[in-house]
Amino acid sequence: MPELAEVEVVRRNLERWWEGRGASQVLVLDEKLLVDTTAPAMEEALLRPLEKADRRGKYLLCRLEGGQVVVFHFRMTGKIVCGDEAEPKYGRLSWFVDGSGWLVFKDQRRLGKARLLSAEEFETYEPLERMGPEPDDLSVDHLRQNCSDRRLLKTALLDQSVVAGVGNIAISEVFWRLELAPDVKCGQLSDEDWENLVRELPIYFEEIIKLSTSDEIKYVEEAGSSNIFQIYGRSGEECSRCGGRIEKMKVGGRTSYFCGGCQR
DNA sequence: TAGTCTGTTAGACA
DNA sequence: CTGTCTAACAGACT
Repeated sequence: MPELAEVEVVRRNLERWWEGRGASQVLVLDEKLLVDTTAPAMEEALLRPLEKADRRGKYLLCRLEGGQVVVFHFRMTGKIVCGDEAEPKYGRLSWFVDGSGWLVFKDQRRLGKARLLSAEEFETYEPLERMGPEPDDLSVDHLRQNCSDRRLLKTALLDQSVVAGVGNIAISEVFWRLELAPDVKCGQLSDEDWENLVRELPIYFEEIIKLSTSDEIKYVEEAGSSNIFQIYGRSGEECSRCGGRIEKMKVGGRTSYFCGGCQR
């Protein structure tokens, strides 16, 4: 799935496409994406105007008038687009908003989820309750408290209860920016490293949000997309900083890209 | 064919 | 109790 940046781009798009209006038609195309709710309940809910589109970590929160909240999680390939077609390829849930068109939750791999929560359920929704601070609200103290010396830094940062929204791509990119080895342990970081990390994370996301802003998020390797990243997906290429060779290796079970020249 | 993938979670293991 | 690994979810692509 998209990481924080891609979810944020969708959130901003929804502000334009949907806020202040309700759908006039709703189609549940694939019931598999619904969690703890039924197609009729979801269809009825989406007829209500969208009060506010919010984001927390990688979760998209659509607050409807009356208090219900639709919580989307895109997992690996989910996204929301706006177009003329009610049932495009990979469409799972569609709703028509006057003045904008068909908003469609598309999800090639069908791992994404849409949940309908009452105002009370939303207040105590567990995944959000235990989520760590957003990157722009992160402190060195909080981070160090949640990163024991023996733990891989990568594993700790991918843990959404430590910090919200960080994904596998952000790990490679931020480690490259800070010249950190992909398999560095938390105990190996200096005070300065921790400060740099807390400073760089929100800057990274802000830059990627800017570069990703468009009506339809294109994921790396997806047809028609270009790779906006410095090293993610670039093994074999030259490092733009030192000219070294970009390599990849498995760390914590997932691929990390890194420069063999400048990342100690 | 086997391996790969921007995510999350449960269960096995050391 | 801690941390890591694998599988599972599902589909397309190399």
